[in-house]
Amino acid sequence: MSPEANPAPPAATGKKKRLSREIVLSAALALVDAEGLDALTMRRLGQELGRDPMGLYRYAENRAALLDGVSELVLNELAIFPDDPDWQAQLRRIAHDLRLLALRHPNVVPLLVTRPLSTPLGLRPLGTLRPLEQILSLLIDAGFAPADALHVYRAYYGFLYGHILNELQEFIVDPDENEALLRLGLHRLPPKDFPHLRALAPVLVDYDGMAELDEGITILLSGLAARLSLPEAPAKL
Amino acid sequence: MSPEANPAPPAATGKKKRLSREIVLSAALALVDAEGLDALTMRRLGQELGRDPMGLYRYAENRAALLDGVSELVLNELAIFPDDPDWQAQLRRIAHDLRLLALRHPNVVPLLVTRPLSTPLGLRPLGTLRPLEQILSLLIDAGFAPADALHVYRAYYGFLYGHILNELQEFIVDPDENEALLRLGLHRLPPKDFPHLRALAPVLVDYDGMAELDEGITILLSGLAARLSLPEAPAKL
DNA sequence: GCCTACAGTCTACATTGTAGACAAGTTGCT
DNA sequence: AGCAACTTGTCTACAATGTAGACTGTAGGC
Repeated sequence: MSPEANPAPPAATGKKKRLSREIVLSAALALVDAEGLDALTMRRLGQELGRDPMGLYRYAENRAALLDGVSELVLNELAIFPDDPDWQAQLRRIAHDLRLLALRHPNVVPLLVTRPLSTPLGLRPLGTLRPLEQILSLLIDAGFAPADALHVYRAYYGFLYGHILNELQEFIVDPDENEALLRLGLHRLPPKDFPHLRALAPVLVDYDGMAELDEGITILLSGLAARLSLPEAPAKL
Repeated sequence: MSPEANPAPPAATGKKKRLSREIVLSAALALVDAEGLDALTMRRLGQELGRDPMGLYRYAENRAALLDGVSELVLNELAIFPDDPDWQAQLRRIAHDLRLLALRHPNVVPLLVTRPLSTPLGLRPLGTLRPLEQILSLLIDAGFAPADALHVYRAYYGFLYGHILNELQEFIVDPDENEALLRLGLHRLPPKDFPHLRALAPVLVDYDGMAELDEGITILLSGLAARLSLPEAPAKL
């Protein structure tokens, strides 16, 4: 066989279409979803697109920017309706949506969480700031003073991200080995030092993340509503 | 000068003491604190210790293990008294301590947050699981049913980590340029799309993370205590 | 003394991100 | 159409990284 046998052995959408930022980012996301963050190298992504790796630099300044792009792409999947008059219901729905999003793209969560730590707020990709702006809008429209809206947002988003991290930590990718692996792992712990953790093994196994998130949100929202002079929302405390 | 001029030009604690895991990890932590995660390469750390980089592999199986070690080291700075009868006060104190810890080691926070995502619970470094076990112990001793203790822990730790991430995101390392940089960043945002965010600039600048954390904890703890049949703790709802 | 184990070093290599020169292809103008 | 300006894609090259494997000390036990 000639050295030029197959120009794009693995996946290549069309034959040789023009590239675009969206195409590149989508491919990157697909790769991360399928094989994890480490698999996302310039060469690998190039190969996945049937293109020279260097070409990618036309669509992302460097690898970090590419990661930001993936973050942005994922966050764009999140729908927010800033005009919903029932802010509590809306926040609750968003929370569940974001949770599902995270479960759908678990490998991207580290990006969502860490990339903002390396970039001052104002310089983040715009798509990343959209949820913040829209939720502020939602709250302000609902009658909160802007500063209070910010407080609510922070408590809410903080809790939400915390929950997602928590849940993903106990999330084992391979559902068959789930219980076995978990117990096996726990079994390794010295019983002297970790009695409670070991005893909780059965409870740990059937973690209902959705219910737990919902409870937390309920507590938080009613608590927030009580502490701040809330608008016409139907608070049942 | 000969090619063997100075064997350890930069920092070298003693002359040439025997290495140990603690020494290596401490140096690694110092390096991360000083220059960020990316600066922690095997060669650089070796140089910092005046040793050949390969020697480090005697004390950490690979780079990932080294990162885990740093996480563990930092978490060990956190003091927990699982015998305190006032669980609410204890949780509140721990929250503030952890927050300060995070502010002291901001570059380590990504590790604290992401490393557990790559390791099934049972296989984490033991030092990392200690807080979990001890808080469970605290709650169970205080009278919670074990399963409820787990719920409380999850809500609590979730919120706590979420808050820390939130706060660090708005934390600008250089305090002089803080306001300027922040506003500058925000100024870049298209006013059409981000009116609320831009308007909140002044509020964003003086973020009182400590107060905000405390309020959140208050809401969460009293909420949790109300929802679960709590023990003799003094709940003031 | 010698022998075994382990600490530390050296050399070497595959893999990564990315700069810079170039080629090929596309678009707009006249 | 024909040329020019620009955009896309490719190639070559290099410095930096993690780490395997062989080697060299050095310390302690007989």
